[in-house]
Amino acid sequence: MNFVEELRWRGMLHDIMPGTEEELNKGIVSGYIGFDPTADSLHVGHLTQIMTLIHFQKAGHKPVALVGGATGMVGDPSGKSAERNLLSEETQNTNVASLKSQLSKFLDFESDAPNSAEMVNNYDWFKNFSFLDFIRDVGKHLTVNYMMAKDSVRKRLEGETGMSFTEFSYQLVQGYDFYWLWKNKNCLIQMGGSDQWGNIVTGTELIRRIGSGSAFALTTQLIKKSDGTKFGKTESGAVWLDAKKTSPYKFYQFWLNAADDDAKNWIRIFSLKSKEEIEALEKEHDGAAHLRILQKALAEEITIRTHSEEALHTALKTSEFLFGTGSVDFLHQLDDEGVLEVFEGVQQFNISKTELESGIIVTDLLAEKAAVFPSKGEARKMIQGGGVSLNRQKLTDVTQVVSADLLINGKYLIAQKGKKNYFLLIAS
RNA sequence: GGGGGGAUACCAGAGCGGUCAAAUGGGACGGACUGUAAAUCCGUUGCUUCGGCUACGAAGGUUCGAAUCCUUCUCCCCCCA
Repeated sequence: MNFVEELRWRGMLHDIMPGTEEELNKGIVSGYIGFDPTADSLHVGHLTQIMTLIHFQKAGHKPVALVGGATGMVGDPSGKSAERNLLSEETQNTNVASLKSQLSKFLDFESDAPNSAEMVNNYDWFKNFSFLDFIRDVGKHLTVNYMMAKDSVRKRLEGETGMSFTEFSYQLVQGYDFYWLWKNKNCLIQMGGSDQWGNIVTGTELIRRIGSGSAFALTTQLIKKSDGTKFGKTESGAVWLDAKKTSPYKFYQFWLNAADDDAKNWIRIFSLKSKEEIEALEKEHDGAAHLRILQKALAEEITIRTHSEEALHTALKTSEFLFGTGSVDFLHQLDDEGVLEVFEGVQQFNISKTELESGIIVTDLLAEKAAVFPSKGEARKMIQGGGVSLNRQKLTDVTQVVSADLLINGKYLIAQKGKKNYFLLIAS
């Protein structure tokens, strides 16, 4: 199966320039996707692009991951209704480094294969490109009329906020990237999310006008959620690929909690399973939806690819305890390291063992000694509402005094707000 | 420059001298149900040592009493030039 067919059956393909598929079928082709260093980590929203590159490489082509050290400094207006704040150069540099190390986990950059992946930073070819040279050599080739016709620009011109010259220039900068890669790395295709179509086409246009060459474009579908909310966001914010920002346990949970309809779409996009495997899983899932076979398969595969087999193992163990029937007895069997492993990614608080030995009223403990609740009033209300547990025992009395004999292994206390929010209190 | 309207809790938005810690809707959080789901139903949504305390753009004033009336200021919106 070729690359385009692969994306097509997985429901990832959004738009493709005529002739792209034919070009890819001729043999090994280089293609690139850009990632802007707007944060110090990629998040699940970037995963589609990463998967696109993985499929690209699996199909025998050479993926190029571009980190936008230069474009990130300008700010892509696509999909933005207002001017963006620029990040400092220093922040950008840190971010570029983080993105590089994250991307290197997903693709083969190391091997000697002719299609081993490559990473580039557009800052390298922009840093010595002067403004005058740029407007003479690049800007001259496109009309403002052409640039204004782009959706990303037009929407902002029609809107009330307007747009700066900087953001208006963005498409030229990204377009030049494509030209540069085409010229110097024989990169024939640029891929990206569907919102990137306009920027990509500016690139093929520049290649045609400056280099009299042809280049190709392909975009992927925006990931949607069946309930209409934005993909990749949870109550606590974005789901990051960096284990320090989103623990592997939370990451695993994010995918496990996918709605059935979403899981069916997402498993095609985010797993490398074959069509047959996926259809078999779906059949199994429909026969016993409550087992959430699709969600589990999805969550396991992505967690391993993003983090590791061990990280998945911990995430599974944690999930089993936190949501399974596991009683606190389970924790008694663990040593300190084991306990901390299970609660990795769960918010932790340190409390004084001495104070606990003399007894603390629950509301004081959960609001003042440990910031499980912002105020005692809230703690009290939540307890009265039946929403708080200590060591898996539902609290009923607001005035209950907690003492040291409740500590697990003489050290730990597990507080639960609602069903899903755990807090580990460590007494020392 | 002239005239008018407005600013209320996370958001929208009522209240227009006491009964207002402030209707209603949304959101958020919690409970029941369930598949750690969706839908639905229920509860909570300023702090508190449970005596009170602080709050309706800001600062003053009138009053026994102000989100409500007056003055000044700040900021928004609309209409006319």
